[in-house]
Amino acid sequence: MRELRIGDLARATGISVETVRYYERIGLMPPPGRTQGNYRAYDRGHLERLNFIRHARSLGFDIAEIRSLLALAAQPATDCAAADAIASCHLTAVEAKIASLEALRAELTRFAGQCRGGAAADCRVLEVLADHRLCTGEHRLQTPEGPADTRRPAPR
Amino acid sequence: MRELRIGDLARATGISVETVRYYERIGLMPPPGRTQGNYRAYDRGHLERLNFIRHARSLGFDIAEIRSLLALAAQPATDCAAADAIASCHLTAVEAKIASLEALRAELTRFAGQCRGGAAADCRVLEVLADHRLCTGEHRLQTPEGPADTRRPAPR
DNA sequence: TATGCACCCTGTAGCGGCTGCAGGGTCAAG
DNA sequence: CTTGACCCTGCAGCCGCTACAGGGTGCATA
Repeated sequence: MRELRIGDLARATGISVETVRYYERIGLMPPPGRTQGNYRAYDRGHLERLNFIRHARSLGFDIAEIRSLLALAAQPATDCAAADAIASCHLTAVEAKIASLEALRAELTRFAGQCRGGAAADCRVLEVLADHRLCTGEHRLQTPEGPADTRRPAPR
Repeated sequence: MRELRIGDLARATGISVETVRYYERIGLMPPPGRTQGNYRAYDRGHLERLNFIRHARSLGFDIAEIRSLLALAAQPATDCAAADAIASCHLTAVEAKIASLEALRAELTRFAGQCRGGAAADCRVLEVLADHRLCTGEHRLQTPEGPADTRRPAPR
């Protein structure tokens, strides 16, 4: 079996069929050939490209970054610095996000789980939310950006 | 000046006018009264509610959670445990997210910034992305969920 | 009174990165 | 010749906004 149906590709990479089609629609995957019955027919090159994409997504790179990385990979002669810059920049963003989440965590641990079973009227959680001055840190920031791989437990 | 226009409310809370209207549309903020000229007219109660929402958002609670928290706050007699459960659950989610981002960071530090200026053909970054076996850890997981406050540097 | 300007209104479309579904076609096995 | 697994297209929805377009209101100044 030389040619792969979209389902084969999906199973081989762990990316859902719908997502593969989505990647094609947005031009991240090239349109494959078609069988007589109009089924998509993928080859080894497609499989490798999709694995690359999956790996990059699982590392949190967004689609635009992946597009650039793929373009660089396609031109083996060009300078590698651009790829490294994308990765380094992404690393910095990840670190910033960790920092802002840690600020959230610090603030949340200060009042979550402090409930002694009273009435909502003197609930610590609601009290803090109603009055920002009860917060010490500066839980702010955070970009949505975020995603990565495997948001669903198992694509199956 | 007893009544607040939507712009006053926005300035007072740091939430944009569009977002205030959005919150009304989705039923998170109650529809305020209107002036003769059909302008929204807010009072102190609205201001407090919006501050509550803003604070909760900045701590990363999603709209559904905030809805529940607001409902609990509106009934001072009910049990506080539900509010605490929401906060604790959210804290757990934040911790999980930190953990997954730390896994990403570990993997990224392993190859980002390793570029010695060669050609893309033997670029460490592209090489790793093309072959998942070059990864040690299990950078997976991560939920998109994410957001929080102040994604824009400054709204104004 | 006219003009300008800041502010407000409604409605709708778009972002990213998918996910899910309706309504149909294809293909091999039994 | 039917069943069932797979495939196709197209479109709507998710979250939490954001950003218009195209118009109305309200107040100060000329």
